[in-house]
Parts: sequence; structure tokens; C-alpha cells
Amino acid sequence: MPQNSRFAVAVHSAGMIAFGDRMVVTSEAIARSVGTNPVVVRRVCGMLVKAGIVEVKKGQNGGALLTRPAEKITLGEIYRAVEQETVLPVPELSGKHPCAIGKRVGPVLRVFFGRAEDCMLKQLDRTRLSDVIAAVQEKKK
Amino acid sequence: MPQNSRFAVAVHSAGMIAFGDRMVVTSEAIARSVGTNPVVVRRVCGMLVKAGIVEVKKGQNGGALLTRPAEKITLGEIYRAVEQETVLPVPELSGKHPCAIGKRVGPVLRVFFGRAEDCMLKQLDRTRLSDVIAAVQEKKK
DNA sequence: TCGAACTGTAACTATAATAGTTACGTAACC
DNA sequence: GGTTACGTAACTATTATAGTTACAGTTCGA
Repeated sequence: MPQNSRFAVAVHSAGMIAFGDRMVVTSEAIARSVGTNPVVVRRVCGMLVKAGIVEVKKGQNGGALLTRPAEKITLGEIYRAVEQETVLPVPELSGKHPCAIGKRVGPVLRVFFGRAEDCMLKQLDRTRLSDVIAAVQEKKK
Repeated sequence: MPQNSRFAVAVHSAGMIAFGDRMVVTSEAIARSVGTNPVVVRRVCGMLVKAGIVEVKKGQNGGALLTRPAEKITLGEIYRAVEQETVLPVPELSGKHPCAIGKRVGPVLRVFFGRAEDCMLKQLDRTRLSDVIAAVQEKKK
């Protein structure tokens, strides 16, 4: 399934890791919950580690822990940790023989598209991991 | 290049089509400016036609025209015309044996991700095609 | 009315990103 | 020291998209 679901996996994983005091959060446990493969989870969690969002303990009784409480982690952070491509891409034009005016369009589009993407990221920055957890528990009751 | 650039092509095309009174806007002319193939342009323009944003005349001296002035066309409209997939996808979980709590996560993520995407779209709705054209011409001088 | 000039679309190939999987080395705890 | 779990490489499969060729259909104008 080549549809990009890294972000969803990352948030789901981080959400589970938040319960590290109450359950063993191994990549396999997360994978079961997400419905994917432990290696996929480890890949994503590796990015979260690099971004300083989670810590991982190896070895027996190992697993992952958040470096901060879920109230201090935003979805925006998580997004940037696992995704670098822009969501509204503008193709590089091949440098060949572009019409003079056409050449100017790309940079302009990048500006406008960038603004739109910033709005999305701002909303993600406004959303805390704890909000997601709360919503999931809300549904439970 | 399998990177999705339909939206960029669509906006670029619509921008050129806005000058329909001053130049012949054939798919080939647009393709030259965008740096792609006429068929790609026709595919994208076909979606714009279905969305009621442009009209196309076939035959000799044919080409495309906007159905409205560029001031009344937003990037949001164009986006929705050529893109239907969500930008922050949450995978359908395979229905198999998902852990009871994991099952609840997907819908919650869709809500939060949807809000973020709405922010992006709102910004695109705030941007008019004429704004893009103006910016391109701004750069020219 | 005929021909030239476009569009619409099908069909196919190529490319790139991602998920999924297996395998194995490494680290840490008991 | 053995068990458990992570990190990562390597490979396959899947899918979305761009690019291309080809051709039928449409419309204008000489």
C-alpha cells in the first residue's frame, strides 16, 4: 500500500507510547494496534527519536518512552519529524527551453502554496498529542 | 516523475488561459510553458472543464477560455477540481484483528487531520487566480 | 465541402515513493 | 550468558503519476 501513512503511524505510535507507564510499548505491540509490521513502526519511531520526541530502550523489557508529557508535544512536531516533502509540490522545470514567462510561474506558485501549507502546519502545531489521546478516550466511554 | 504536480500544472494552465484574448492558448502552448506534454495538460484541463472553471473549443483556432474572470476563481476551487485524495491520509485498517483501542484511533486522526487540511484549503480559497497572475507580472518588471 | 488544426481519450511504459517482509547484528536486562 | 527487543540493510510488491504514441472526433475557414 504505497499511500503515505507515515504521519498517521507516527501519531498513533506516539499516542501509545504515552501510556508507557501502564503497558509495555514495544514495536510489536504498536504494530499490532496500528495494523502493520514492527519494522515499519521502528522506522517511524527512529525518526521520532532523531527529532527528540521519543526515547527508546533496547534489550529485554525495552520499548519506547516520550521525552516529554503528551501535553508538550504537538502534531506539527511529529509531522515535521516524519515528513519533509511539501504537500503541494511544484515541479522543477528541466532548465531546458522554458518560455520566459513560464519560468517565473514556479517560484510564485511555491510562495502561494507554501502559505497554504503553513496554515495546515499551524493547525497541527495547535493540536497537542494529549488532545488526540483525550479524543480517543472520549470515544471509549 | 511520479511526484504529484497536477495542482501546479492546473494553476499554471489556468493562469495562461486567462490571457486567452491576447494569445492562442492551446494545450501545446501551455505544455511548452509548463515544461510537459500536451496530453498531460489536456488531462488536467479536462478536470477544470468538469469543474466548470474553463471551457474548451475544439477544432481549428480552438483552445481554452476561463468561464469567469480570474478574480472570481480561487486556488481552492482549482485544487478540488484536480485532487480528491486527502493530503494527510489515515490508512483503512484491514478489519482483521485490530486491538480494541487501536480501532478507535483512525477515526479520531481523520478528524484532527481533516481540520488541518481545512486550514490549508481555506487559505487556498482566499487566494484568487488573479493574485497569482499579478505576482507573476510583478516579478517581470 | 474538404482539409487543417485542435481536443479527448485509450493504451502503454517508465519512474519513484512507500509498505511490507526477512534476516541479522547489536544492546541491555535478569 | 541467554533472552528480548531494537536498528538497519536488502529485497519485493504495490500504486500513483508523468510521459508518450496513436487515433477518432470536432470545428473552422478557405
